[in-house]
Amino acid sequence: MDIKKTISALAQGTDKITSNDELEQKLLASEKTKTPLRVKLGIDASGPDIHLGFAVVLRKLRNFQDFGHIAVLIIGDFTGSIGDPTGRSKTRPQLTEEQIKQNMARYKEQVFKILKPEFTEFRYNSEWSNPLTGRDIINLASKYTLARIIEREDFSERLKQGIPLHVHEILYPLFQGYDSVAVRADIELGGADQYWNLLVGRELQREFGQEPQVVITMPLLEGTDGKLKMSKSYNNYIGIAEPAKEIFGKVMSIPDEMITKYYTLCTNLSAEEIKTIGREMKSGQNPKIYKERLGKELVTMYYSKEIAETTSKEFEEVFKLKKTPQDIQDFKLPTNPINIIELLVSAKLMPSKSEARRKIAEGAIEIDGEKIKDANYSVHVTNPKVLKAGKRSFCRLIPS
RNA sequence: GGACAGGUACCCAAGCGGCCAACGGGGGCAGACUGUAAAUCUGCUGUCAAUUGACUUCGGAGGUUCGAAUCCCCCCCUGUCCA
Repeated sequence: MDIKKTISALAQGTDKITSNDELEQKLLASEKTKTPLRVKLGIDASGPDIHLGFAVVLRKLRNFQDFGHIAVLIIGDFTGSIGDPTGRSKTRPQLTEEQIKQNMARYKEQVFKILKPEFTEFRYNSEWSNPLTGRDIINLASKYTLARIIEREDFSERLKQGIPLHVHEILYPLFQGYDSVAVRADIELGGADQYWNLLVGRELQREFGQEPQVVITMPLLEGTDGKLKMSKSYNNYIGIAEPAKEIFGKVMSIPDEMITKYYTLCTNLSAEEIKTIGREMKSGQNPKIYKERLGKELVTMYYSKEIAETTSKEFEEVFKLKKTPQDIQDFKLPTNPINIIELLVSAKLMPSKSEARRKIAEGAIEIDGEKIKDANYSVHVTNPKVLKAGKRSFCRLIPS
């Protein structure tokens, strides 16, 4: 096997690699000893959904699997109870065991949309972290200095601004780094914002007499707002297990400037193809058509080509031709008249009656395409009608 | 342990006895315009009842007062400085 080629394939699209030389040596050694490399990736168990941003890293991990290496997924059930402080100006809520367990069940099936199960190892870091004694933790903590921990921008920022920084938070990087020791990681992958955390693993491995892991980070993907990194907590994410039309719809709502970045990080299109797309948009092509294609690519990846086609078609119809989507929620109601406000709330299209009133006043409510402007409007259905609230909430009223 | 400064709605941040459901900004939602893009303009953004109203909300629990987010007491939390 041509090592140079392998490296360039593995390095493609990465943000940083601590050392190309070390990577090369590890790959060579692996080949020689016929031992696959152990590629670690930490999973944040705070939410059950994998989104496109995290998929960027997973896809790279898959890349390693394709070369025969082992993905070691670390479920941070222990560190999750600390809450990753990275990039946070606030202490994260701590997760309960129960929450983590629930999240993980859904997590696995999503992970295998990208990874190969037979090359994947799942590990919970509570396995080795829970048994640590007070003495062990002191020992671990003695391997690192406070100065090094708070040199991180997010920590020093918080200190500077007088925002609380708890002791357990500064322990986080240590435990995360210790995971690398525990699983004897050769390589650790992560998002660009994890770079610092991952380096701690290197240091600790050295301290514990292991060969330090090579750290590889992937660029961060901005969410649908185009500003903040894609994240569950910013609610700007596109989950890979979301319904196809959600994926497609959300893709359509990303800012134009993000289009090529999404292609680069989330699809398998070649650099050449992506360049062409960029060029064509610059020369005046409507970016919308490339967004549509992007949406289709993604739905194809996570569902199928057929679903991608129908999803895209329906999108056109609903939003361009203003038709009603196919699979909307039915709401059964008696044939006797019901007040529009009551209806909106009980059909769960509006969270409260006050909100429903406001939206009526704003002209956001329609029945069969007709705007309802009167809060006292009485709905009387004898045959199915479509109730619409705002741009994208529909339900079909069924008399019963 | 002490001194000082703080804790206001999703976030930031005014208010410091009645005109406060609480200025302003951000975010969000809706409408117009569009390509569910951006930009822009407009409106809304506690709940219930509705042309005036009621209730819940300003860290928590009490108190003073006709009346408190605003004053007093106790408690909890955060930061800074001192020990």
